[in-house]
Amino acid sequence: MIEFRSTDMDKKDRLINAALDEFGENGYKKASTNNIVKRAGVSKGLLYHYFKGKEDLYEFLIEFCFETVAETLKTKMNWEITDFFERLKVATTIKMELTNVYPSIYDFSIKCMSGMKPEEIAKYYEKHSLDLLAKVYYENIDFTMFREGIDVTRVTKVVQWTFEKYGEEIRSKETIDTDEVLKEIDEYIALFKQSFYK
Amino acid sequence: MIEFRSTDMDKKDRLINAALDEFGENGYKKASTNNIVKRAGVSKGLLYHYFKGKEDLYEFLIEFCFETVAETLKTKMNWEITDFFERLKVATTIKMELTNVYPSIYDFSIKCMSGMKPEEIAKYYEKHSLDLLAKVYYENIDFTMFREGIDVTRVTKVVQWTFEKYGEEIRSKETIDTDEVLKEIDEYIALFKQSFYK
DNA sequence: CTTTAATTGACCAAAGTGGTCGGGAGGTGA
DNA sequence: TCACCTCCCGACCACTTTGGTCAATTAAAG
Repeated sequence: MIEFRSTDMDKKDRLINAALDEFGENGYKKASTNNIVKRAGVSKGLLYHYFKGKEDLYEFLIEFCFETVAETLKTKMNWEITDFFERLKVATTIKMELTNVYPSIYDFSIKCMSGMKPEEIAKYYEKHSLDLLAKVYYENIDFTMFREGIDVTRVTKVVQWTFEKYGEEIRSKETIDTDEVLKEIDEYIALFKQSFYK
Repeated sequence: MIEFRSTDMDKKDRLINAALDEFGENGYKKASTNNIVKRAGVSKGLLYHYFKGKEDLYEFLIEFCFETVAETLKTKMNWEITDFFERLKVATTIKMELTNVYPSIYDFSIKCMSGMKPEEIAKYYEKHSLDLLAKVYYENIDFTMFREGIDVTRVTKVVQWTFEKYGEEIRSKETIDTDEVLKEIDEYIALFKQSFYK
């Protein structure tokens, strides 16, 4: 588990968030350490005090992301829920909460994983037992609720994509009204149940 | 209408495609003219022969994209179709064909529009009468086909997002089997009709 | 034969790169 | 008190990359 002693909290955390931003926007190569420290509002020296260098920082962030996501999912997911859409709702909520703390954690993860070889990704997934992430969509789900003859695989994709796109839409805004978002999610779920369930 | 005299075709077109790639990946500021000419396999001087500079090239590309999209949509869209999903199918097909000629035109458009002020985007939309783009989803569509009590606005979003995400998935692959894609689109449409229509 | 367009790559000043370093501030234990 | 440690700063460095220029060559056009 990655820990912060209370004293490092602010500056080191600002550094992490700034790095997440910068790498998330530009990828490893085009990201600038000068820009990271500028964003974080700390000196150049501090970055090299906490990390060995650009690469070390980047690797720390990868580890940090996988661990943070795995940890939050593990502690907050409710595996009792058998309704497909309710399950997705809590998954989306968890994402939202995480994004509140580390706004760029998903952009970073996507960007950095798109530059990885599949076997490398698999390695990280295994290390942090992130097979959970896939299990969200089928483990212990009651699929008998769906209409006969419906293509559940494609439904899963459609629903997943919807929440991803909706998430993007939300994250692109400057202020987020959590209640509003929750209500909107419920509306989409209602639509899905009405359409895909018996 | 943007025209290429047959003689410019190859080198200038390579330059355009390379610039579309580079700007699409990196945005205006981080895109490198050196990299553009390298990608295009063309000398530095040629870029500055055809364009006044980086900014001029970028502005040309914006104009070029809007115009190309508007033009293809205008000539290829079939406004007789009243079925919502069939309409979307031809829209998606048109996109695919465009992507065959200018592989990065959408990445570029998204990246460049995300850096624009809304009023600026509106200006370009008006200039090239791209209100068509929205009209695809409602002009002359037979909405009586939908089930009673269904939230058509949200359905529209879900469907739109699905095709966008599916499009992303396809574009990220190295080889594209057009027939396969068309079949897949039909499968999604079948699912949508089954779920959202009476 | 002259003019014009297409094309090249070496070159340039300026900006930006990742990384180092000497030192200051402030706390802790001996 | 002194020594030691962690946190923290920003000037500085060698090096690369940047957007852009320019004189020169080739090829087509009139």
